[in-house]
Amino acid sequence: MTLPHPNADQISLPIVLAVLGDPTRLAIVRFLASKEGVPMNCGKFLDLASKTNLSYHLAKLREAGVTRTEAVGTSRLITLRRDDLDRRFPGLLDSVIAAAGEDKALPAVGTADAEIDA
Amino acid sequence: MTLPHPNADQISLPIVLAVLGDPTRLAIVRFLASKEGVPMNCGKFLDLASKTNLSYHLAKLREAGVTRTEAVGTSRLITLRRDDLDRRFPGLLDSVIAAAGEDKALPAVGTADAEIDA
DNA sequence: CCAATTGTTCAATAACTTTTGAACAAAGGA
DNA sequence: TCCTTTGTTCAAAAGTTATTGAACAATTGG
Repeated sequence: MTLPHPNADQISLPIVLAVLGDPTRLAIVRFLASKEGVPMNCGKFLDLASKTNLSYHLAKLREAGVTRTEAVGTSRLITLRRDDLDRRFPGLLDSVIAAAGEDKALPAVGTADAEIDA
Repeated sequence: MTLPHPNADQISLPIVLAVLGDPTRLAIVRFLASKEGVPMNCGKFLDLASKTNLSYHLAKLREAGVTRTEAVGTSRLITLRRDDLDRRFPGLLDSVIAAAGEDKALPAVGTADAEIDA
């Protein structure tokens, strides 16, 4: 049930930056930020990558301390660790998300029309 | 004389993040920021990596648009592209540098005693 | 119980990145 | 001119990360 997460003081700046330096993962974080508070399951990101590959990227985000993943039934509820990140690296997440928002070249979730809402 | 640099609007967020996600390069940027305005030559970073390896990392920083490198004689004068980065990604560089400043685990320039000044 | 849904693991491969040493080049001082 | 300083290039090796498909596991609804 409880997947391994670093605690706040173990979160490493270079690792966070490297993890955010991947366009797929940046798109995931951006989407999580846009729905802040609402936990997402992996399926929400299926237009970004294959199921297997998502599993890989979501594990990277979790292990870096960027996201928190809670297992609920067969689902995983994924949230941004904004509190911890803000405490550890003030302003970083906000500036990354703001910059990502401008970026037309970045992949995005739910770009393919049909926003059926969740 | 003029090495290839991206212009400001070509600077890509994921590439900048990935480039800053390397501890050696983060240490270089941190040092440049600490001496802002004073152009540094490659030799200043020799405690971070070998000459060859520095050449590689400094090229990555330049190609990503993080630094500007000017050839002067046999030296290269390296500066942070703070203006362009701030315009493109407001707050990002500052939060990265501030966070890097806290990080005891990061390599640093001039940690081995003998700050003979330059 | 069975089938569907949701996501993981594993091994393989592909693709990239980092590091190295040897050889080179350009500039400047003696 | 010759030597030193400063940095680059190149090819190779080492290491790391991303992507894939097949097989698996757990939960839930019928």
